[in-house]
Amino acid sequence: MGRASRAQAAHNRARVVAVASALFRAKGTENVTLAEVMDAAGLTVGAFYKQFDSREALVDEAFALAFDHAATAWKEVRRRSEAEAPGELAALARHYFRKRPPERSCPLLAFSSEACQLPRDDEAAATYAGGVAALFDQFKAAASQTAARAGAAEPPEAQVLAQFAALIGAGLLTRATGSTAWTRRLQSAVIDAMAEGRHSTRAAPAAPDSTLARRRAPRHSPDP
Amino acid sequence: MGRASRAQAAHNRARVVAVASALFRAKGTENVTLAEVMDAAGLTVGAFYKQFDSREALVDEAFALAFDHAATAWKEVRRRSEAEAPGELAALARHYFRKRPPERSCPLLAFSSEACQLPRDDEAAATYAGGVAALFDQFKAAASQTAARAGAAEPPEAQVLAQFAALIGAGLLTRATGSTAWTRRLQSAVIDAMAEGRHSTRAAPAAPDSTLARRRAPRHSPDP
DNA sequence: TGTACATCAGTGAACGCGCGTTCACTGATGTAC
DNA sequence: TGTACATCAGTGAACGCGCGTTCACTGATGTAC
Repeated sequence: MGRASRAQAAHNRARVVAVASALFRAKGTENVTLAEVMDAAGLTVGAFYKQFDSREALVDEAFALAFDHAATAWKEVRRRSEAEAPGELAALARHYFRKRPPERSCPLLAFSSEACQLPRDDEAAATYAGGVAALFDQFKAAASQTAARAGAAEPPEAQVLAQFAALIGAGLLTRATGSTAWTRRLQSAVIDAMAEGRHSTRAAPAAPDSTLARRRAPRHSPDP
Repeated sequence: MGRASRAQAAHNRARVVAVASALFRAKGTENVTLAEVMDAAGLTVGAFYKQFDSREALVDEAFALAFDHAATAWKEVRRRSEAEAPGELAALARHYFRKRPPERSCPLLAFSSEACQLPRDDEAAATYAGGVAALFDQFKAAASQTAARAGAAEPPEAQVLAQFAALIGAGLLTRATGSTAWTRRLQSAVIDAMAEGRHSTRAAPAAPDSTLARRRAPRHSPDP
């Protein structure tokens, strides 16, 4: 086959990262071999080490790309739901729970195990933490925007944090136990909690379970 | 060494499961070898297949034991905090966030990745789902008890579900990103949300962040 | 613009290591008489 | 209770396979003149 042009090589490298990122999200980092990645990218294993120092380096880049994609998707959801009732936050939660192909599952969840057994000073660990922070920033902005639209004051940080934790927790539980009647109720509960904006200074009524979420988001499985 | 007595063999088998359960919780199922387990149990690898059909079978039993231990610990926390203010639920959350040795980390989190890539009809997957259900039952009972003590009506299921999701989510985020100022605020926010019982029919005031949690639970890392 | 040569992206096979599993063997335990 | 034999928990080495990594080789690309 001979040498590839510089442009071609750069293109190939990017494809390897993209393919790896998708495979890692879908099957978990540890369940994907380099041969599998290179095969999916249309290359042979030997070529890998011409572009990357080690498997570890690829994991780091794949993490970064996956979080970028997820954050971009969240941004897009926010943009599309700007004018929607009951607000961006509930829209984000509905998006998060929407069923999607495994290769687009939430990187925060897909990589969490890997992240927590990484040495503290590992690059990939920092990339993961940065990715989580970026997603939370999106979430927080959506919460602010939702409150503003409702004419309420900026939501207290504690409320936003608890809502974010609930979103991620429900995603994890759905992912780990599979979609059931219970996980659907779990998701509806989390979506409702977003829609309520319970701490809003305008004394949001402690409404009984809205049926909104149940109508709109009967889907499952976490995502970006 | 020769043959061990039936009682000794049963004892050995139980020790293998216990040791495996602890190691799996601490390091993740996939990062522990059979040799490591048998070594820790004071036996050699060859003996393993006299007691278990396969590694998979051990994983299933280890899951069950870990969830049993966790559920028992939750029960104990509930018993000890029965008379406490602001209630069992917040006590459970404080317990959940308390720093502990890795071999006692929350099985729901420690095994979540493994669980979600298991075939749907796998025994271990069912054991995992059962374990999650058992922990949620404990949580729900604590929520009921907390409401009853406060003279409030039975909390709506949606509230309990969202609180449980928040607990697990905060645990996951702490585990995956390591303890930071952000994760401590996250935990405090979740604990406060428990203490508030925001949906209680007695119109709980939408209090500003209580400082209670911040005083009492400045620890980290999830657990049983 | 052409020519000669060095570079290096990609190939495909081989290496080395770790891990789950198997197996022949040992000798105390359990059982039948 | 004692004796003879079958059972089988535990041993330690070997097997087989998969995977990350290395390496000699190829030939188009890029560069120097």
